[in-house]
Amino acid sequence: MKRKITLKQIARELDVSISTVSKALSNSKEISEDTTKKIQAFAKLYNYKPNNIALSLKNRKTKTIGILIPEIVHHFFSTVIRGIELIANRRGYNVIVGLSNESFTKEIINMEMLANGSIDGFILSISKETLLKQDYHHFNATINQGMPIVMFDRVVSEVDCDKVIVDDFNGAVKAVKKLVDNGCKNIALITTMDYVSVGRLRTQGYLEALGTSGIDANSNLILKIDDSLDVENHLDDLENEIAQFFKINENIDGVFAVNELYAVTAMKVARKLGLNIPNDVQVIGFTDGVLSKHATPSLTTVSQHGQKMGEQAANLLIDRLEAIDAESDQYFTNDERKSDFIKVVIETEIIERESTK
Amino acid sequence: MKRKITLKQIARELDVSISTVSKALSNSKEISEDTTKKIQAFAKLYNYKPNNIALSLKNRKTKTIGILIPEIVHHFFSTVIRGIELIANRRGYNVIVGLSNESFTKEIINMEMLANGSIDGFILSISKETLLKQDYHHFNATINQGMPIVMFDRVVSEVDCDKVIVDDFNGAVKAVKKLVDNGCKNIALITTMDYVSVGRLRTQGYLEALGTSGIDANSNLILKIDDSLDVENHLDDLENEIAQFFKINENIDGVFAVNELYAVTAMKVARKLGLNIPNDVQVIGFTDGVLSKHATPSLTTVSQHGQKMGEQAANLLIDRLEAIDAESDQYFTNDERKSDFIKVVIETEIIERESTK
DNA sequence: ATTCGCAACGAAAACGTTTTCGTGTTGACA
DNA sequence: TGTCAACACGAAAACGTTTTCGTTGCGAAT
Repeated sequence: MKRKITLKQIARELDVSISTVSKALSNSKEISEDTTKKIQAFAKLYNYKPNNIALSLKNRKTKTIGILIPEIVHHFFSTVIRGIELIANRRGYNVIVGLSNESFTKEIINMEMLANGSIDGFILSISKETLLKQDYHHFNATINQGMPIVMFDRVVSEVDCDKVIVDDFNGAVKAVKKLVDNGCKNIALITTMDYVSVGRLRTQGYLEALGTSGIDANSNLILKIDDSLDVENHLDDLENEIAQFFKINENIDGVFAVNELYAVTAMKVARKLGLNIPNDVQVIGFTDGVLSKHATPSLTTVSQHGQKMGEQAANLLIDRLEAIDAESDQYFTNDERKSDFIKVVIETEIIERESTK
Repeated sequence: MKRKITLKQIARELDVSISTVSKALSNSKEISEDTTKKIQAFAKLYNYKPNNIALSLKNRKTKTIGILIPEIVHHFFSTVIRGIELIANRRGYNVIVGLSNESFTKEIINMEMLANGSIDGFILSISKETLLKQDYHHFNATINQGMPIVMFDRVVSEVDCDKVIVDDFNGAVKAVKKLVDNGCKNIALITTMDYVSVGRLRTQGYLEALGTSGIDANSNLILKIDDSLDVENHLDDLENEIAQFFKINENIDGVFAVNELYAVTAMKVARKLGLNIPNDVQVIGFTDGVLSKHATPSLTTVSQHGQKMGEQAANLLIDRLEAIDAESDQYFTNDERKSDFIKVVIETEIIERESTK
């Protein structure tokens, strides 16, 4: 077991100074061709690779970006990570992930753990608990320390930073319009509580689409699921709730659900009630994941393009990091530096499958 | 925007030496109570936190572990990550993830990128291409450099390291036995090509279970899917292949599939052919993911307990890292240090749902 | 009066780089 | 012969810590 070799060891072995070795390896023309070749050969032989930590310390940047998300066993979030990793790697960055598990405290702990030099910037999506508390001081604090943040999907106007969001509102509008165009008269909405902004926006899109289609919104047709409890492990509760909903509203001929789990469950319930999909009731869900693709019938969805979101977020962050780099040469007053933050909106797309006509 | 404060700045501000500040902050009794209090107050006021990179350089360990997996948009792998992150965080470690995307080259690039000081050890699962090439020199190389590796799920005997695997063989045996016990006479196997060890082991389990049940294996009932092509984006190919399979073998009354996608697709195909599940044909899949839980009918599966695998892997790695730490005090010859590597086997569990009687 | 011990602090090395700024040795040229 | 530039290299600082080993001053003991 031979540990990694360092400049110092090469220098000692070849009887030159550390600086000579360093320069030779970077092909500096300060060093003669002879010694350069000798050193490079030796370095290659012993498989020398510069130590990242030492470089990070010297350059005061780590070339790694921190991802902080609520949950990783989740199709959308993992897609985003894939996008981030793709771009990050391509541009020479590493990715370190922290999971908030939807908890305010874990979010803070994780941020502090990473903000102390481990990373150059954050890409994050806010936890539910944080959204509920509306306490965003930790975000602003780390931004004030000079660490850039890019938020995606679950964002908040109280924090000034770059953002990548999906057009929840228009996505919902498109979906509901499609149901209307397909002949649905009584379109139900299955959504979450309002504090998660994406749920709220999708609900607004639903209402908007009904309005412009000349259909009166009927509050009986809106089902708000309390997702503060762990839905995944209380599937039958969810099923029962939706079943009740269907029994009370027998006239439902279209369903728009704000996520695919609700949509798939709605399909399941409807079929148990003897309804045919898509003939008796058509269903569209938000979030295009594995479930939608492989359900029977397969589910028409509003795709969020998670990977694209991740790619955009990564590009935004790295662009900003490199801008800061370039900036540090010049002199800027605080006002000049106060850049305008970018908000990228990813367009949604309807993916038609078997659950609609 | 105020950058993070350093020991040096505190020292200058309070007109003491750097060492005094460092000692005061760690409550050394070398420093008088007065100065200690003064320094700690100042540090708290300016929210001093030691710089992780500097600490890493000094201590020659980063307190972060590298995860290298083939794919992240994958229920099983993300579950494992969740387990790793849970333990890592609890034990004071961060996790940095690299994706090989099933590519040999990306696997190597990623390893080299991380092995140069960024992490203390690896947790990884081998890419398909690497398994196909059977070239494992990069694993052995990093182990030889003193960096411990823990492999999970897709492991290989050619590399000497700790391993966490699921009992693929017995899991398959259990599943097929259950089908036999439930009255199935003609049990089909839908599997992958042999080079992925887990697929091979599950196939062996299938054969074993048939053998001990006194049923002759019929090679017509074994369907090997070529998953070197991107199955997710060629779903209809998969469907057609399985449909042909069913048409040729009309007597199939049970299906064991080595992953949930194959299982769910088999169910879909069977139903299109007018077969009832579970009355006409019963289905069990390996890998318990979202699909299994939410399919209609829901799928009976062999659960791999991904999160538990992640937790075990993390504990194994951190245990070893801390052992190395303690070791470094004493003197060991190479022979003495050659420790025995641990192989943890995670027991599978059959989760019964609607696709079996 | 000298020695001793202790309390309180500082200097410096070390971790592994890169980079700036010397410095000594050539050879050419006036 | 003396000057100067070019060449080839080394010393040292810096990044931010921790830790070892001084060093100082002072009261007590001999």
